[in-house]
Amino acid sequence: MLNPGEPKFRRRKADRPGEIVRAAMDVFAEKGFAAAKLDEIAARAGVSKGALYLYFETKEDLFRAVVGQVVAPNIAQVKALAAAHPGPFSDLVRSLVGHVVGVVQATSIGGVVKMVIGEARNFPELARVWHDDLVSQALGALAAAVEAAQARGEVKPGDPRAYALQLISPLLVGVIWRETFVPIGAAPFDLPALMRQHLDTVLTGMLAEGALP
Amino acid sequence: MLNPGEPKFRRRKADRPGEIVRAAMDVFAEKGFAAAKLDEIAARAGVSKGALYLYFETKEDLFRAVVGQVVAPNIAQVKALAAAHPGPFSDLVRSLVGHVVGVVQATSIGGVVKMVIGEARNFPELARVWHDDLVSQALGALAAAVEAAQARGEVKPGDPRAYALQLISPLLVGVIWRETFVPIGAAPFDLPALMRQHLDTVLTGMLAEGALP
Amino acid sequence: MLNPGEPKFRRRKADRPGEIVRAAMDVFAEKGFAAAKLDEIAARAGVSKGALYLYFETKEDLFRAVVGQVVAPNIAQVKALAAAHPGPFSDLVRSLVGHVVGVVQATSIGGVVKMVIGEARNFPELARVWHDDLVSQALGALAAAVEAAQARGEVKPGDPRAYALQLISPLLVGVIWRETFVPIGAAPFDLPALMRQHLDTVLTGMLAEGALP
Amino acid sequence: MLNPGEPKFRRRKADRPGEIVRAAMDVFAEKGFAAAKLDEIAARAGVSKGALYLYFETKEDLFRAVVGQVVAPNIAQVKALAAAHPGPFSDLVRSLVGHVVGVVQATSIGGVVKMVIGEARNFPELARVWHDDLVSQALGALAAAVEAAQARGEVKPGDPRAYALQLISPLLVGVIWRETFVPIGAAPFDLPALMRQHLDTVLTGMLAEGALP
DNA sequence: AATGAATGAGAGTTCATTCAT
DNA sequence: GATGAATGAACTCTCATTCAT
Repeated sequence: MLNPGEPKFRRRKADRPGEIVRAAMDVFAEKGFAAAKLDEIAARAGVSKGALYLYFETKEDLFRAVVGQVVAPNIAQVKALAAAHPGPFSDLVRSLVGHVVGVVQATSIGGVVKMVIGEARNFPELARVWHDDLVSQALGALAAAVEAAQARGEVKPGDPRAYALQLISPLLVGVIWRETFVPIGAAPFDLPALMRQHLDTVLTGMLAEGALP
Repeated sequence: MLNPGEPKFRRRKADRPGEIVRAAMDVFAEKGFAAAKLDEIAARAGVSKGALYLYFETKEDLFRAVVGQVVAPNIAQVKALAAAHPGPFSDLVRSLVGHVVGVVQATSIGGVVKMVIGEARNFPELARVWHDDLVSQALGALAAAVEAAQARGEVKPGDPRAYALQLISPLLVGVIWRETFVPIGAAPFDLPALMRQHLDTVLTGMLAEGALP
Repeated sequence: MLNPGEPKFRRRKADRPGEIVRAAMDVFAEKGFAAAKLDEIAARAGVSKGALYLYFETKEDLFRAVVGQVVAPNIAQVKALAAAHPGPFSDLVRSLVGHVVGVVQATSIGGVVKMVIGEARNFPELARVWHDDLVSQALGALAAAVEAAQARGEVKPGDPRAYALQLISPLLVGVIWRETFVPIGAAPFDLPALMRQHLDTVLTGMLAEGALP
Repeated sequence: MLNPGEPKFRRRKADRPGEIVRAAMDVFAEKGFAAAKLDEIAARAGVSKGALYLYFETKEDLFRAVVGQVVAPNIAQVKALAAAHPGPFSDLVRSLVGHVVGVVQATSIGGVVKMVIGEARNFPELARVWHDDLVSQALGALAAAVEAAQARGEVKPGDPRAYALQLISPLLVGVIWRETFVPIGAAPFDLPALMRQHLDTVLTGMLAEGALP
């Protein structure tokens, strides 16, 4: 039974901010902060320009929300990762890298990475959030795992932080390649295949004699 | 500080465009294209805003000149590199990577890399120049060297283009780290040391049994 | 005078473009295209400078709209005129010229005429619209009427297009005089009287012996 | 014998201002005051932009010089005309109009007329010079001749100033037509033929019975 | 809550004018 | 006298932000 005063369909109010952030992420990732127009974000979110200001104070605020949106859900996973595996080092690395490859493939985190790189100097506090909550944590956890493996004699001597960077670099470069050169027609890299070959190669180089598979 | 007797005009046509491009490179690298103000570029170049237009038609034009300025001198070197070494693969790679590390340390190419990544979608023709003249050439030359070494039995089977990316990725990530996180206080990577360790590791993984050093 | 309680925004979308075009016509007619400032047009229209861009893409666009605004309503009348009178030639001419005098007196078409003359070389497409849709049509219709009257033996031999120009020239010159010299204090011409005397004179000269009134 | 220090060819200093004014007249006539660039005027005059300022204080000054240049030589002729002919009215008018047609055909006065019309509101003092020294004089002289002829019974009653305007209007309109519509492809008027037909027509209408030729 | 017309500060660009050479 | 590189004020245009509805 339809009461006359009742609205025929109700917008899910609770979801508005989420829809806006999603739309903003797309536009920011595509254009960068400055070249992104609020008009376009509003249009893609299916709301009016004025509505953005019901949920976000300024454009910068919205930008921060976009970055936060990406950082937040991954913090937990990085934390979990820090309480690491007791098994062999190469298993840990493979599972961890595999997980990151999955995230990179499934989400639009790649575009946000590009944004953070491009706007780090204009939004230092965002670079800080990104670094402190995500990058540094992940890199630190990986470096700690390397160090532990070195202590067990599983991995050759060497700077653990550098080893950690070596392990994930091709993935990051592959993502940047995708964001930068694939749109102009360059051949993409098959990220899972790339990382499989990379881990085969680099783990062979890292592992001590006795630990080789 | 303005001394009263100081001349208002300077009149140094020959050097002006170079000074302006240098100033613009600094500002663009720091702020990105859109957030860079012509006022600031002019001020840093020590000229008036109007003077920019004596040498460059538009802001975009100046931006292109900045990118071109970095691409141009490196094209020749990439070409030379393509006509490569007959010696052992690892020697070639070490010398080549060493050279690139030198360029990265000595020039402000890092900031330009960041710009190109950030503005690739807004200036596809710049992404194309950068890719076609520089990145693709260098990666292709390296991949060809890998392939030749594989044919000689020096390097294990595997995708040569992926190998090429693996070899230089940490350097690129190190540069991006420097541009992104060092300004907010993160510890930088020692690029030469990083790449020394990386090549030791990754070459061990790449070289076939008989070719190991 | 700004009363404190007065609203800052007015929100009258329906009427805005019309108000703006009217204000623009005044300013363009007074100053010419280049010397007309958007600030002044906006002020006279009672809107902000930015509001102009809600309705017109560029200053040139607004200029075209002003010219179009004047051309459009007169096209129909010129068309009607082409399907002319069957009566005696002098009656046709008197009624027609009388009508044009009325339009010139009642509207600000005079200022727009001045604009079109002044900017024809910079906006050839406007000169073309003005010529094709208005001037050439009107002159052609008048010339056709002359030719028909000549065929009936009512008007002496002679170039019909030239006769048409002779008939309306003093009106145009009178309008230009009003726009050019009256503002500096010159005595205006009484256009209706001028044209009455002119038609008396020139029709006497044009009509064949038997057709004289 | 050539002394070493002597210049091989000497610029005619005395002519510089004249060359500049001629070039300026072309550009102003083509573009109007505001759209005319000093760069272009200097280039057409074959001098540097700075050189303009050796002879003229400002752009407006140069504009005034251009108008003056056209007004000056014609003032004398108008004066001569004022001390008029004793012969029959129609002879006077034919010779006078014939002279003006000659001037209009031989000089670029047409473009200047257009300029004066277009810029009269921005440069009232120029409109005044043009009016007081040229237009008003010529029209007054012609009106005086009409009045004298009326006193002699040669010309019908009627407003002499209006008669004067009627006599020359088609010439002015023909010139404006040439400047406005011929550049976009409209057919020009043959001014001498137009004025011949016009005088035949209008004099027939003006002259009293007994004075008809 | 939601809209979108309106604002106005600030950007890129032009060009008459200046002045060291 | 002559140059033309350099200036800077003034312009058109953009867009994040506001607020009457």
